[in-house]
Amino acid sequence: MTEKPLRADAARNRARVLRVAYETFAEEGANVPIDEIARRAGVGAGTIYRHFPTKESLFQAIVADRLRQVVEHTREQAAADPGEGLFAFLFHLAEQGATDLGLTEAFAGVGVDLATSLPEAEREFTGLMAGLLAQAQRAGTVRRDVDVDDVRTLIVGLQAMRRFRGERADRLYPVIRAGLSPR
Amino acid sequence: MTEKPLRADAARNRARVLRVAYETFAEEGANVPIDEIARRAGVGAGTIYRHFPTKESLFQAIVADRLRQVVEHTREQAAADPGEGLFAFLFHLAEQGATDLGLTEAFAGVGVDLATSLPEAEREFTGLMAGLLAQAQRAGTVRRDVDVDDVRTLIVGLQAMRRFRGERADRLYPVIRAGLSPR
DNA sequence: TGCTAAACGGAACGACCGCCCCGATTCTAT
DNA sequence: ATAGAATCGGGGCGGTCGTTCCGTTTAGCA
Repeated sequence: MTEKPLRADAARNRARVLRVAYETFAEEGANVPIDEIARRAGVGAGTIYRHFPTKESLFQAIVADRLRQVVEHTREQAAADPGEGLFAFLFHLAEQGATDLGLTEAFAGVGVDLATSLPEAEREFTGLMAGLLAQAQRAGTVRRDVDVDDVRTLIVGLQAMRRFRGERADRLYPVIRAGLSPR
Repeated sequence: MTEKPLRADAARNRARVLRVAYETFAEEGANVPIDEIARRAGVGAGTIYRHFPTKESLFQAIVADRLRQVVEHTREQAAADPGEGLFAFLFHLAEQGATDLGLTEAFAGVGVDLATSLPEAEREFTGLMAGLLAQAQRAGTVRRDVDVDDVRTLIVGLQAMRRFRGERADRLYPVIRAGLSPR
């Protein structure tokens, strides 16, 4: 249970690798060579592999952290305006995807399968979506025949729009909003 | 200008490669090894490279043909019901993406950049969309503040939903339809 | 049937990448 | 200060993939 404390240089390098991997995955996506991250962090590839057994595990660590941030940010917002919570969440996620290729790919299943590799994060995320959806439906801003699974699908679509079409995707937010409103 | 006629075996192999590449890209996407196509076609990799200078040029040839089919299919449908033309086009494209990974990737920019490598096909496609959109707006089934560029963005989103979420994407068609309707 | 140029196919090359190995280096407790 | 252990880093292995090369085969013609 208790992790044995790392030596000072090891702890420093681990933190450094995490920070650099964070930026690099965001810029380049899950497919950057591990050597590129090592180069940017000023360490050897071997050092990365001492802290993370595989490239995928490093990517997972980053994605898990990113998801945690999104969940936290959304929880704060959602309390303010129940009817807007789901929309704020959807569009925030799309914006995040714009500057974080790794996050977008994670949702699309590139580099990780969230459901099997990060089940807790996955469950928390699904719970959040279900809450926001129910809340919005209760407030009357979202039609009743939409379910959590549909929200996931929408996220994939929105992220793709953002990723491949950049800011042009913003113009579709009103369309999505209108489409989700009760008829 | 006039192509010198191919030897019988060369013509046979060229046709065979095209047919197999068509199926293989559809199933596996732009990233299948050329060796896999060669194996399925029962030829050597060298034979493929005698007919197509690069893997990308082969992929382009397939995609161009695929686009031509979609345009033709849409032109036939669009005359029938002006108001429905754009919706039929959008959802047809999404369905195509379901069974043709190569086509989906082409729209997302994987394997080819349509605008620069197939400019004529690109132009024809854009013209088709513009026509369908104007027609739908005239018929009053699509809101006026949507433009051709928005339609492109929507296509990217729909294809992504189809690709990563399978038939679950169908459930969002009504949402998109409602979102596009005039308020 | 024999000849030649065209076409074939698959081995081989080079570039890339994830991951591991191991000699060199650095930390820390004494 | 020093010994010994923990850590470092980069060269190298094994595998993949796009592309080329070249010895062999075959179509087409006289």
